[in-house]
Amino acid sequence: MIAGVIVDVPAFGTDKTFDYRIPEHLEETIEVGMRVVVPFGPRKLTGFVIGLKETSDLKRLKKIEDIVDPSPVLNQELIGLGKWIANSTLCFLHSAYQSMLPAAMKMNYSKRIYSINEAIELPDLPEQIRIQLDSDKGLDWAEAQKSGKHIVRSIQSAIHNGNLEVKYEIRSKGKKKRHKVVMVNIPTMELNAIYDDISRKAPKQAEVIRYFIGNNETKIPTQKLMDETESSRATIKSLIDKQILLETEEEIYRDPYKDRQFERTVSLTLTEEQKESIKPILSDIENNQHETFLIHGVTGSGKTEIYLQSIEAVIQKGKEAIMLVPEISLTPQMVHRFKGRFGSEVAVLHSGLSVGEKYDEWRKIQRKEAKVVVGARSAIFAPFQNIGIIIIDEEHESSYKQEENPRYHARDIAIERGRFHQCPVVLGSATPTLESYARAKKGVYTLCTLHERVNQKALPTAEVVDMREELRSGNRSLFSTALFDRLKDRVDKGEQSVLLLNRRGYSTFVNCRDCGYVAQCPHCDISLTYHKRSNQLKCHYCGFEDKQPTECPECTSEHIRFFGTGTQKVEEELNKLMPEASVIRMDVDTTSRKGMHEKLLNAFAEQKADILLGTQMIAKGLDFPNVTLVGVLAADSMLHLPDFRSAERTFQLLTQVGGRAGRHILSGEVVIQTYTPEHYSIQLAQQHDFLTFYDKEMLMRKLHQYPPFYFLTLVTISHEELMYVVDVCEKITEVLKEGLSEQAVILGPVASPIPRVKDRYRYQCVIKYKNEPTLKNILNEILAHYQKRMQQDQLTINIDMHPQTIL
DNA sequence: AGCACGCCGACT
DNA sequence: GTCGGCGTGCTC
Repeated sequence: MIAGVIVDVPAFGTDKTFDYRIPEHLEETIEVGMRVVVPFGPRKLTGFVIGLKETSDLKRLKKIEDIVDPSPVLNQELIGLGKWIANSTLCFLHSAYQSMLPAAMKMNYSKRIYSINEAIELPDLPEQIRIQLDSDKGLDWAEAQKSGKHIVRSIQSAIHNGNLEVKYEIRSKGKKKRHKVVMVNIPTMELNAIYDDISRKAPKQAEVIRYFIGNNETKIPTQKLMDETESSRATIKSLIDKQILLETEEEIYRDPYKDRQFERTVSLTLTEEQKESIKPILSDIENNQHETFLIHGVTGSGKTEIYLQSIEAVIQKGKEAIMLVPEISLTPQMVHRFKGRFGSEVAVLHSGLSVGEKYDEWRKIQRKEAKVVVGARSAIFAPFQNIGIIIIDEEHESSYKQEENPRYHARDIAIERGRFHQCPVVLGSATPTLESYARAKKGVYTLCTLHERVNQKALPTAEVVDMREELRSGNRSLFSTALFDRLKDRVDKGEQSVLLLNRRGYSTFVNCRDCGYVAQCPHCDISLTYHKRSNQLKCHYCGFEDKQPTECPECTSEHIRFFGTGTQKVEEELNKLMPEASVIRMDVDTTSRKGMHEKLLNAFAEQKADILLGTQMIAKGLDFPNVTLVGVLAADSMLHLPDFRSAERTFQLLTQVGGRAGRHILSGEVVIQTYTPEHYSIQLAQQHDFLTFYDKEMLMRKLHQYPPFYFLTLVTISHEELMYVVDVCEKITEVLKEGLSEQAVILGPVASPIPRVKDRYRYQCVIKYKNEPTLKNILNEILAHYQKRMQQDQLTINIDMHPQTIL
């Protein structure tokens, strides 16, 4: 038998199947979807078996060396899906497959050098190197290259002469967690006899034996046995030595939710509206029919209950369910609802888990120990065999698009998988993307609308405050009178508030009053942000940090001022103006440590603070009963970005954040501070009027030829040399203009909105089109043409077939 | 991506 | 003449 293998070399020349002969002893073992170790040129690599066949076009085939996994990691569906992803996003096949698996399954390769015979003299090599060569671990080749050319050369010639040996080693990044278990190694009837025999000479050991007599289990984790019988390692060991007990290793799962209890919940009674919406979904589940639904429901309209009951129907049919959420670590509440309803059948996959934990959750799915997966974007690749429903909550969230290769959108994958499994795909949002809503209106998706909130409460009234007016009336603070008074009122009443500001740090730029100098990142074309806690200037793009200068580096003036407001400054202001209020600040700076997210959110949920202040990470899915005020400090922060989606994003953020207040018994208020109160996205968010916003924004998109009227493709070129980038970008634009039809609109070459990041200049070219069947071919030719320069000159060409943003 | 092969300039 | 630089092409 011959296996078609996709090898782990994501590069142009190797982006195809390589045929290998399956050796006899593996003939029965190797299956499609497994990873195998193969010789590739002089080295050793892993690859995915994506097909089996009897014959090959090539005569001389190498043999598969070994298997990596005991069972396939990809099923036929996922193998096909990978091809589809590679083709539709222009990525390498191997990258597509790798991205379907947890990070722990990435392979690490190393080349190691060993002495063949310690007696061989290698006088050119220093003592230390020779010791390493003689050791069991050998000498790491990558490490060796750091120790100088002469040494590298001597080693190479020694290899040539056969005095040193090269081994290619492959390791998995993550390991399965194991623990030791002991079991009784003799017939249980004999235990009593043994007990009698040793009880006097070895009372401790007898104690252990008695444990097995008293309990029916014959297998127990060693640690647990030691705890239960208060025995030591030595005691157990002597029993093992006597072959009364047998110790083996067993794989275990790391369970991130191990210590938590989830109260079982039952289905709630649905409202008439919910019933109407769920009916066609249930009918599709029943009839194994694929259809994409868009549930447009205001916040609090009970979308989650629809998801839960649909999943319940799926499980009852013996099928599996995938539920995507934007970023679940932000919503422990969602995990609770799912674990509460479905118990241990739920696997959870999100970025808050460690690599190992994600690996374990993934294996739980693969071994069919989970029926439901709740997770972020990559959970869309859950290795289920029999999917009954795929749900994407908050479908407008930008995190569903992967911003690195393969640049897929989870929504597209969901629909592709839904079609394969003939099951419904449900998209839900209070503020759907224009693309999805347009498709729903056209009948491509089935639209379900939920107008009412389950608790019948009206959506909180939003007040838009014109900050220009505030300024005119002499209020120069960050807070409008309206917001400040309400904040104070909530603090006095013991109710909670949420404040949103989409900028972290203290001030957004640092400026010299005398000469106009603005502190800029030396590596990026962006001004540095002042962080007060560390008294540092930071670049939010490359991480560059610098001491805050006490005098202007240009003119030595001491009149250095801070402009723009970040979350740190707001926190400081709050402490000054309202010392009695306690504030929790949540942004990248306070949540970068693992578990901090949840910690801060829990603290706020337990009402340990009056005010939760944060960047947009606080806008998603939070649900605190005691929050009665939501303030948006700078609603226009996103509005004026040069991106076609900025109005949509603003509308979504304001609507989402507004829905956070007054979800429970208390009713809520929303205050939106802005310098452009007349803008439609702010006005319509205030009125919770998605439909008017949709109509208005659709007109704008049509006028400016953006999605959903046109498709978009973004080509970004970057390199350290500006002229090189411009040159390549010009040529690419040229080729595109030549190859595409008259209808295609090609914008560029232009500098990217941030023209330089990490010392690399960025130029881009945007293609707007309706129907260009040759586009992918042309782009592939472009990539092929620049392939050499991309690996040699550190030129990068990024192609995003459907960019969510062109920033 | 690695790695070998092969072609050209600088040196023993 | 050989060593060592790097450009070119292949890997089942």
